[in-house]
Amino acid sequence: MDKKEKIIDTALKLFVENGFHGTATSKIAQEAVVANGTLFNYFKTKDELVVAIYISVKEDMADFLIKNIKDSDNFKDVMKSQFLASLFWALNNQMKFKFIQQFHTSPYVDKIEQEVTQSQVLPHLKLIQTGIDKGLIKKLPVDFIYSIISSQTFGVYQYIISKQFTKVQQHETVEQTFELLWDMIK
Amino acid sequence: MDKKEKIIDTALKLFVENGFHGTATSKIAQEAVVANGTLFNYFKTKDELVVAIYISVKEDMADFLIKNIKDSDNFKDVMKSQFLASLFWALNNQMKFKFIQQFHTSPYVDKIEQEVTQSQVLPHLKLIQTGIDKGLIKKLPVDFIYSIISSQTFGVYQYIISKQFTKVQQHETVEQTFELLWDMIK
DNA sequence: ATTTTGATTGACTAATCAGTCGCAAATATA
DNA sequence: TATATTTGCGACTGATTAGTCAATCAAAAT
Repeated sequence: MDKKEKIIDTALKLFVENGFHGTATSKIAQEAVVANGTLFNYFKTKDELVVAIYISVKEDMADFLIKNIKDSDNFKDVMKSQFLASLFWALNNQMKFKFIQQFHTSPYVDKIEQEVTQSQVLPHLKLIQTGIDKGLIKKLPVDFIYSIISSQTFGVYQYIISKQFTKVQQHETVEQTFELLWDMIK
Repeated sequence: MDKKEKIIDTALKLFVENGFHGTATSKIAQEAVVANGTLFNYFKTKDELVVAIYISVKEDMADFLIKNIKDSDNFKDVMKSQFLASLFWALNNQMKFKFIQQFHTSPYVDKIEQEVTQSQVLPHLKLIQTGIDKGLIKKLPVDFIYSIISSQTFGVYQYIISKQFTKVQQHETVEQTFELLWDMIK
Protein backbone atom coordinates (compact mmCIF):
# COMPACT_ATOMS: atom_id res chain seq x y z
CA MET A 1 0.00 0.00 0.00
CA ASP A 2 1.10 3.51 -0.74
CA LYS A 3 2.92 4.85 2.32
CA LYS A 4 1.88 8.44 1.79
CA GLU A 5 -1.77 7.40 1.79
CA LYS A 6 -1.22 5.23 4.84
CA ILE A 7 0.29 8.18 6.70
CA ILE A 8 -2.61 10.44 5.74
CA ASP A 9 -5.21 7.88 6.82
CA THR A 10 -3.50 7.20 10.13
CA ALA A 11 -2.90 10.87 10.88
CA LEU A 12 -6.52 11.71 10.08
CA LYS A 13 -7.72 9.16 12.59
CA LEU A 14 -5.29 10.23 15.32
CA PHE A 15 -5.90 13.94 14.79
CA VAL A 16 -9.64 13.47 15.20
CA GLU A 17 -9.10 11.34 18.30
CA ASN A 18 -6.45 13.43 20.03
CA GLY A 19 -6.34 16.81 18.33
CA PHE A 20 -3.64 18.22 16.08
CA HIS A 21 -1.04 19.06 18.68
CA GLY A 22 -2.14 16.18 20.84
CA THR A 23 -0.85 13.75 18.24
CA ALA A 24 2.90 13.23 18.00
CA THR A 25 4.42 12.65 14.58
CA SER A 26 6.23 9.66 16.04
CA LYS A 27 2.86 8.18 17.03
CA ILE A 28 1.56 8.66 13.51
CA ALA A 29 4.61 6.97 11.99
CA GLN A 30 4.42 4.14 14.51
CA GLU A 31 0.73 3.44 13.89
CA ALA A 32 1.18 3.74 10.12
CA VAL A 33 4.00 1.14 10.40
CA VAL A 34 6.44 3.52 8.79
CA ALA A 35 9.75 4.94 9.92
CA ASN A 36 9.81 8.32 11.56
CA GLY A 37 11.88 9.81 8.79
CA THR A 38 9.55 8.55 6.06
CA LEU A 39 6.80 10.85 7.31
CA PHE A 40 9.09 13.83 6.90
CA ASN A 41 10.09 12.70 3.42
CA TYR A 42 6.51 13.15 2.29
CA PHE A 43 5.66 16.17 4.43
CA LYS A 44 8.29 18.77 5.22
CA THR A 45 6.60 19.72 8.49
CA LYS A 46 3.74 18.56 10.68
CA ASP A 47 1.75 21.63 9.67
CA GLU A 48 2.16 20.65 6.03
CA LEU A 49 0.70 17.25 6.86
CA VAL A 50 -2.34 18.78 8.54
CA VAL A 51 -3.02 21.06 5.59
CA ALA A 52 -2.45 18.19 3.13
CA ILE A 53 -5.05 16.10 4.92
CA TYR A 54 -7.53 18.97 4.84
CA ILE A 55 -7.11 19.45 1.10
CA SER A 56 -7.37 15.72 0.48
CA VAL A 57 -10.55 15.41 2.54
CA LYS A 58 -12.12 18.45 0.93
CA GLU A 59 -11.40 17.06 -2.53
CA ASP A 60 -12.90 13.78 -1.51
CA MET A 61 -16.13 15.48 -0.50
CA ALA A 62 -16.22 17.81 -3.49
CA ASP A 63 -15.79 14.84 -5.85
CA PHE A 64 -18.67 13.05 -4.20
CA LEU A 65 -20.95 16.07 -4.43
CA ILE A 66 -20.16 16.68 -8.10
CA LYS A 67 -20.97 13.09 -8.91
CA ASN A 68 -24.31 13.46 -7.17
CA ILE A 69 -25.71 16.55 -8.83
CA LYS A 70 -29.13 15.51 -10.04
CA ASP A 71 -29.41 16.58 -13.64
CA SER A 72 -33.00 17.75 -13.48
CA ASP A 73 -34.65 20.91 -14.73
CA ASN A 74 -36.56 21.10 -11.47
CA PHE A 75 -34.51 23.52 -9.38
CA LYS A 76 -35.83 22.33 -6.05
CA ASP A 77 -34.88 18.75 -6.93
CA VAL A 78 -31.34 19.82 -7.77
CA MET A 79 -31.03 21.73 -4.49
CA LYS A 80 -32.44 18.80 -2.58
CA SER A 81 -30.07 16.30 -4.17
CA GLN A 82 -27.11 18.45 -3.11
CA PHE A 83 -28.38 18.84 0.43
CA LEU A 84 -29.03 15.11 0.75
CA ALA A 85 -25.67 14.25 -0.77
CA SER A 86 -23.83 16.55 1.65
CA LEU A 87 -25.42 14.90 4.64
CA PHE A 88 -25.07 11.43 3.20
CA TRP A 89 -21.35 12.03 2.79
CA ALA A 90 -20.98 13.50 6.27
CA LEU A 91 -22.79 10.58 7.89
CA ASN A 92 -20.75 8.04 5.96
CA ASN A 93 -17.43 9.81 6.46
CA GLN A 94 -17.76 10.93 10.04
CA MET A 95 -14.05 11.04 10.75
CA LYS A 96 -13.37 13.16 7.70
CA PHE A 97 -16.30 15.42 8.51
CA LYS A 98 -15.10 15.85 12.08
CA PHE A 99 -11.65 16.66 10.78
CA ILE A 100 -13.05 19.42 8.59
CA GLN A 101 -14.95 20.90 11.53
CA GLN A 102 -11.90 20.69 13.76
CA PHE A 103 -9.78 22.32 11.08
CA HIS A 104 -12.28 25.11 10.42
CA THR A 105 -12.43 26.13 14.08
CA SER A 106 -8.66 25.92 14.57
CA PRO A 107 -5.94 28.49 13.89
CA TYR A 108 -4.87 26.33 10.93
CA VAL A 109 -7.61 27.82 8.75
CA ASP A 110 -5.49 30.91 8.33
CA LYS A 111 -2.70 28.83 6.84
CA ILE A 112 -4.78 27.87 3.84
CA GLU A 113 -5.15 30.09 0.82
CA GLN A 114 -8.55 31.54 0.13
CA GLU A 115 -8.48 30.40 -3.51
CA VAL A 116 -8.52 26.70 -2.64
CA THR A 117 -11.60 27.09 -0.48
CA GLN A 118 -13.31 29.49 -2.85
CA SER A 119 -13.07 27.20 -5.88
CA GLN A 120 -14.90 24.46 -4.01
CA VAL A 121 -17.90 26.52 -2.96
CA LEU A 122 -18.22 28.30 -6.30
CA PRO A 123 -20.45 25.63 -7.91
CA HIS A 124 -22.82 25.91 -4.95
CA LEU A 125 -22.91 29.69 -5.11
CA LYS A 126 -23.68 29.50 -8.84
CA LEU A 127 -26.52 27.08 -8.21
CA ILE A 128 -28.03 29.43 -5.64
CA GLN A 129 -27.64 32.36 -8.04
CA THR A 130 -29.56 30.42 -10.70
CA GLY A 131 -32.39 29.92 -8.25
CA ILE A 132 -32.49 33.62 -7.46
CA ASP A 133 -32.41 34.57 -11.16
CA LYS A 134 -35.31 32.26 -11.89
CA GLY A 135 -37.21 33.86 -9.01
CA LEU A 136 -37.47 30.51 -7.24
CA ILE A 137 -35.72 31.53 -4.04
CA LYS A 138 -35.61 34.79 -2.13
CA LYS A 139 -33.48 37.68 -3.32
CA LEU A 140 -30.81 37.55 -0.66
CA PRO A 141 -27.01 37.61 -0.93
CA VAL A 142 -25.86 34.24 -2.33
CA ASP A 143 -23.18 33.75 0.29
CA PHE A 144 -25.71 34.51 2.98
CA ILE A 145 -27.94 31.71 1.73
CA TYR A 146 -24.92 29.44 1.36
CA SER A 147 -23.89 30.23 4.92
CA ILE A 148 -27.34 29.37 6.23
CA ILE A 149 -27.54 26.09 4.32
CA SER A 150 -24.03 25.01 5.34
CA SER A 151 -24.61 25.61 9.00
CA GLN A 152 -27.97 23.91 8.77
CA THR A 153 -26.21 20.88 7.30
CA PHE A 154 -23.85 20.86 10.23
CA GLY A 155 -26.72 21.26 12.67
CA VAL A 156 -28.70 18.31 11.36
CA TYR A 157 -25.54 16.23 11.28
CA GLN A 158 -24.93 16.92 14.97
CA TYR A 159 -28.56 16.20 15.80
CA ILE A 160 -28.61 12.90 13.95
CA ILE A 161 -25.32 11.82 15.52
CA SER A 162 -26.53 12.68 19.01
CA LYS A 163 -29.55 10.41 18.56
CA GLN A 164 -28.85 6.85 17.54
CA PHE A 165 -30.97 6.82 14.46
CA THR A 166 -31.47 4.01 11.99
CA LYS A 167 -30.70 4.71 8.34
CA VAL A 168 -34.41 5.16 7.70
CA GLN A 169 -34.82 7.63 10.55
CA GLN A 170 -31.73 9.48 9.38
CA HIS A 171 -33.16 9.79 5.92
CA GLU A 172 -36.53 10.98 7.21
CA THR A 173 -34.89 13.67 9.34
CA VAL A 174 -32.75 14.89 6.46
CA GLU A 175 -35.74 15.04 4.10
CA GLN A 176 -37.78 16.87 6.71
CA THR A 177 -34.99 19.39 7.30
CA PHE A 178 -34.70 20.10 3.63
CA GLU A 179 -38.41 20.86 3.41
CA LEU A 180 -38.05 23.30 6.30
CA LEU A 181 -35.02 24.84 4.65
CA TRP A 182 -36.85 25.14 1.35
CA ASP A 183 -39.82 26.81 2.99
CA MET A 184 -37.40 29.30 4.43
CA ILE A 185 -35.61 30.33 1.25
CA LYS A 186 -38.30 29.82 -1.40
CA MET B 1 -6.11 42.16 39.68
CA ASP B 2 -7.11 38.67 40.61
CA LYS B 3 -4.43 36.31 39.32
CA LYS B 4 -6.78 33.45 38.62
CA GLU B 5 -8.89 35.69 36.41
CA LYS B 6 -5.79 37.06 34.72
CA ILE B 7 -4.64 33.54 33.92
CA ILE B 8 -8.04 32.61 32.47
CA ASP B 9 -8.21 35.74 30.33
CA THR B 10 -4.69 35.29 28.99
CA ALA B 11 -5.13 31.58 28.37
CA LEU B 12 -8.41 32.19 26.54
CA LYS B 13 -6.71 34.62 24.18
CA LEU B 14 -3.71 32.38 23.54
CA PHE B 15 -5.81 29.24 23.09
CA VAL B 16 -7.93 30.94 20.44
CA GLU B 17 -4.82 32.27 18.70
CA ASN B 18 -2.66 29.15 18.81
CA GLY B 19 -4.88 26.24 19.73
CA PHE B 20 -4.96 24.29 22.99
CA HIS B 21 -1.83 22.21 22.57
CA GLY B 22 -0.17 24.97 20.58
CA THR B 23 -0.11 27.11 23.70
CA ALA B 24 2.47 26.27 26.36
CA THR B 25 1.53 26.76 30.00
CA SER B 26 4.81 28.67 30.43
CA LYS B 27 3.67 31.08 27.72
CA ILE B 28 0.37 31.64 29.49
CA ALA B 29 2.09 32.32 32.81
CA GLN B 30 4.59 34.64 31.14
CA GLU B 31 1.94 36.68 29.35
CA ALA B 32 -0.24 36.81 32.45
CA VAL B 33 2.78 38.13 34.40
CA VAL B 34 2.55 35.29 36.87
CA ALA B 35 5.00 32.62 37.94
CA ASN B 36 4.89 29.24 36.28
CA GLY B 37 3.99 27.53 39.52
CA THR B 38 1.17 29.94 40.29
CA LEU B 39 -0.76 28.67 37.30
CA PHE B 40 -0.56 25.16 38.70
CA ASN B 41 -1.67 26.39 42.11
CA TYR B 42 -4.99 27.38 40.60
CA PHE B 43 -5.32 24.59 38.05
CA LYS B 44 -3.95 21.15 38.79
CA THR B 45 -3.38 20.40 35.10
CA LYS B 46 -3.51 22.14 31.76
CA ASP B 47 -6.63 20.16 30.87
CA GLU B 48 -8.30 21.43 34.00
CA LEU B 49 -7.53 24.98 32.88
CA VAL B 50 -9.09 24.40 29.48
CA VAL B 51 -12.26 22.97 30.98
CA ALA B 52 -12.39 25.76 33.60
CA ILE B 53 -12.27 28.36 30.83
CA TYR B 54 -15.05 26.59 28.96
CA ILE B 55 -17.29 26.53 32.01
CA SER B 56 -16.52 30.17 32.80
CA VAL B 57 -17.27 31.29 29.25
CA LYS B 58 -20.47 29.28 29.10
CA GLU B 59 -21.66 30.78 32.39
CA ASP B 60 -20.85 34.21 31.09
CA MET B 61 -23.03 33.65 28.04
CA ALA B 62 -25.84 31.97 29.97
CA ASP B 63 -25.95 34.88 32.44
CA PHE B 64 -26.23 37.35 29.60
CA LEU B 65 -29.04 35.42 27.94
CA ILE B 66 -31.02 35.08 31.16
CA LYS B 67 -30.79 38.82 31.74
CA ASN B 68 -32.11 39.45 28.25
CA ILE B 69 -35.24 37.32 28.23
CA LYS B 70 -37.98 39.70 27.14
CA ASP B 71 -40.82 39.29 29.58
CA SER B 72 -43.62 39.47 27.06
CA ASP B 73 -46.68 37.32 26.54
CA ASN B 74 -46.01 37.44 22.82
CA PHE B 75 -44.17 34.18 22.19
CA LYS B 76 -42.54 35.30 18.97
CA ASP B 77 -41.14 38.36 20.73
CA VAL B 78 -39.63 36.22 23.46
CA MET B 79 -38.05 33.91 20.89
CA LYS B 80 -36.75 36.86 18.95
CA SER B 81 -35.22 38.51 21.99
CA GLN B 82 -33.31 35.32 22.75
CA PHE B 83 -32.09 34.93 19.18
CA LEU B 84 -30.96 38.55 19.03
CA ALA B 85 -29.31 38.32 22.43
CA SER B 86 -27.36 35.17 21.40
CA LEU B 87 -25.99 36.87 18.34
CA PHE B 88 -25.35 40.13 20.14
CA TRP B 89 -23.28 38.27 22.72
CA ALA B 90 -21.40 36.27 20.08
CA LEU B 91 -20.54 39.40 18.09
CA ASN B 92 -19.40 41.27 21.17
CA ASN B 93 -17.46 38.35 22.64
CA GLN B 94 -15.86 36.91 19.55
CA MET B 95 -12.90 35.39 21.33
CA LYS B 96 -15.13 33.62 23.81
CA PHE B 97 -17.44 32.47 21.05
CA LYS B 98 -14.52 31.15 19.03
CA PHE B 99 -13.27 29.36 22.11
CA ILE B 100 -16.60 27.60 22.52
CA GLN B 101 -16.56 26.51 18.88
CA GLN B 102 -12.98 25.28 19.17
CA PHE B 103 -13.83 23.41 22.34
CA HIS B 104 -16.94 21.80 20.89
CA THR B 105 -15.07 20.40 17.88
CA SER B 106 -12.12 19.19 19.95
CA PRO B 107 -11.61 15.94 21.86
CA TYR B 108 -12.01 17.96 25.08
CA VAL B 109 -15.81 17.88 24.78
CA ASP B 110 -15.74 14.32 26.06
CA LYS B 111 -14.04 15.50 29.25
CA ILE B 112 -17.03 17.55 30.32
CA GLU B 113 -20.00 16.07 32.07
CA GLN B 114 -23.27 16.03 30.20
CA GLU B 115 -25.12 17.57 33.16
CA VAL B 116 -23.26 20.87 32.98
CA THR B 117 -24.14 21.33 29.33
CA GLN B 118 -27.67 20.05 29.75
CA SER B 119 -28.60 22.50 32.50
CA GLN B 120 -27.68 25.44 30.31
CA VAL B 121 -29.81 24.48 27.32
CA LEU B 122 -32.77 23.41 29.44
CA PRO B 123 -34.37 26.89 29.64
CA HIS B 124 -34.25 27.11 25.86
CA LEU B 125 -35.76 23.68 25.42
CA LYS B 126 -38.55 24.63 27.80
CA LEU B 127 -39.25 27.80 25.85
CA ILE B 128 -39.51 25.84 22.62
CA GLN B 129 -41.81 23.31 24.30
CA THR B 130 -44.10 26.17 25.37
CA GLY B 131 -44.30 27.32 21.77
CA ILE B 132 -45.20 23.85 20.60
CA ASP B 133 -47.85 23.45 23.34
CA LYS B 134 -49.44 26.73 22.35
CA GLY B 135 -49.48 25.55 18.74
CA LEU B 136 -47.32 28.49 17.68
CA ILE B 137 -44.46 26.47 16.23
CA LYS B 138 -44.33 23.17 14.40
CA LYS B 139 -44.74 19.89 16.24
CA LEU B 140 -41.18 18.64 15.95
CA PRO B 141 -38.79 17.25 18.58
CA VAL B 142 -37.69 20.15 20.81
CA ASP B 143 -34.01 19.32 20.57
CA PHE B 144 -34.33 19.15 16.81
CA ILE B 145 -35.71 22.68 16.73
CA TYR B 146 -33.03 23.77 19.19
CA SER B 147 -30.42 22.25 16.89
CA ILE B 148 -31.83 24.15 13.92
CA ILE B 149 -31.85 27.46 15.77
CA SER B 150 -28.35 26.99 17.17
CA SER B 151 -26.84 26.24 13.81
CA GLN B 152 -28.72 29.16 12.32
CA THR B 153 -27.15 31.38 14.95
CA PHE B 154 -23.72 30.06 14.13
CA GLY B 155 -24.32 30.47 10.39
CA VAL B 156 -25.32 34.11 10.63
CA TYR B 157 -22.43 34.78 12.97
CA GLN B 158 -19.97 33.38 10.44
CA TYR B 159 -21.58 35.33 7.63
CA ILE B 160 -21.53 38.63 9.50
CA ILE B 161 -17.93 38.14 10.55
CA SER B 162 -16.83 37.35 7.00
CA LYS B 163 -18.28 40.63 5.78
CA GLN B 164 -17.18 43.80 7.51
CA PHE B 165 -20.56 45.06 8.52
CA THR B 166 -21.43 48.15 10.47
CA LYS B 167 -23.47 47.73 13.66
CA VAL B 168 -26.56 48.80 11.73
CA GLN B 169 -25.97 46.29 8.94
CA GLN B 170 -25.29 43.60 11.53
CA HIS B 171 -28.55 44.33 13.23
CA GLU B 172 -30.48 44.32 9.97
CA THR B 173 -29.02 40.97 9.00
CA VAL B 174 -29.81 39.43 12.36
CA GLU B 175 -33.41 40.72 12.29
CA GLN B 176 -33.84 39.43 8.76
CA THR B 177 -32.46 36.03 9.70
CA PHE B 178 -34.84 35.73 12.59
CA GLU B 179 -37.80 36.38 10.31
CA LEU B 180 -36.55 33.59 8.02
CA LEU B 181 -36.12 31.32 11.01
CA TRP B 182 -39.59 32.11 12.29
CA ASP B 183 -41.11 31.37 8.90
CA MET B 184 -39.36 28.04 9.03
CA ILE B 185 -40.54 26.85 12.42
CA LYS B 186 -43.92 28.61 12.80
C1' DA C 1 27.88 -7.93 -12.59
C1' DT C 2 28.22 -3.27 -11.27
C1' DT C 3 26.58 1.18 -10.66
C1' DT C 4 23.11 4.47 -9.88
C1' DT C 5 19.03 6.05 -8.03
C1' DG C 6 15.53 7.10 -4.87
C1' DA C 7 12.92 5.45 -1.24
C1' DT C 8 13.25 3.97 3.62
C1' DT C 9 15.18 3.62 7.94
C1' DG C 10 15.74 4.60 13.05
C1' DA C 11 19.08 6.38 16.19
C1' DC C 12 19.88 10.92 17.40
C1' DT C 13 19.36 15.98 19.08
C1' DA C 14 18.21 20.41 20.58
C1' DA C 15 14.29 22.41 22.09
C1' DT C 16 10.25 22.46 24.48
C1' DC C 17 6.83 20.70 27.40
C1' DA C 18 3.74 19.95 31.69
C1' DG C 19 4.24 19.68 36.16
C1' DT C 20 7.14 19.73 40.91
C1' DC C 21 9.09 21.56 44.97
C1' DG C 22 11.40 24.04 48.50
C1' DC C 23 11.34 28.47 49.93
C1' DA C 24 9.89 33.42 50.44
C1' DA C 25 6.55 36.88 50.92
C1' DA C 26 2.22 38.38 52.26
C1' DT C 27 -1.81 37.97 54.76
C1' DA C 28 -4.66 36.36 58.47
C1' DT C 29 -5.16 34.89 63.23
C1' DA C 30 -3.98 34.89 68.09
C1' DT D 1 4.17 41.06 68.34
C1' DA D 2 4.36 36.28 67.37
C1' DT D 3 2.55 32.48 64.92
C1' DA D 4 0.01 30.14 61.37
C1' DT D 5 -1.75 29.92 56.82
C1' DT D 6 -2.28 31.04 52.42
C1' DT D 7 -0.40 32.66 48.10
C1' DG D 8 3.27 33.29 44.97
C1' DC D 9 7.62 32.28 43.19
C1' DG D 10 11.02 30.42 39.56
C1' DA D 11 14.70 27.24 39.03
C1' DC D 12 14.45 22.59 38.05
C1' DT D 13 13.34 17.85 35.91
C1' DG D 14 12.10 13.86 33.35
C1' DA D 15 9.55 13.08 29.50
C1' DT D 16 8.37 14.16 24.96
C1' DT D 17 8.62 16.70 20.79
C1' DA D 18 9.47 17.93 15.73
C1' DG D 19 12.73 17.38 12.70
C1' DT D 20 17.72 15.61 10.93
C1' DC D 21 20.91 12.69 8.74
C1' DA D 22 24.14 9.17 7.60
C1' DA D 23 23.48 4.54 6.63
C1' DT D 24 20.87 0.85 4.33
C1' DC D 25 18.05 -1.26 1.06
C1' DA D 26 15.72 -2.79 -3.29
C1' DA D 27 15.41 -2.46 -7.80
C1' DA D 28 16.20 -0.58 -12.03
C1' DA D 29 19.63 0.95 -15.48
C1' DT D 30 23.97 0.33 -17.52
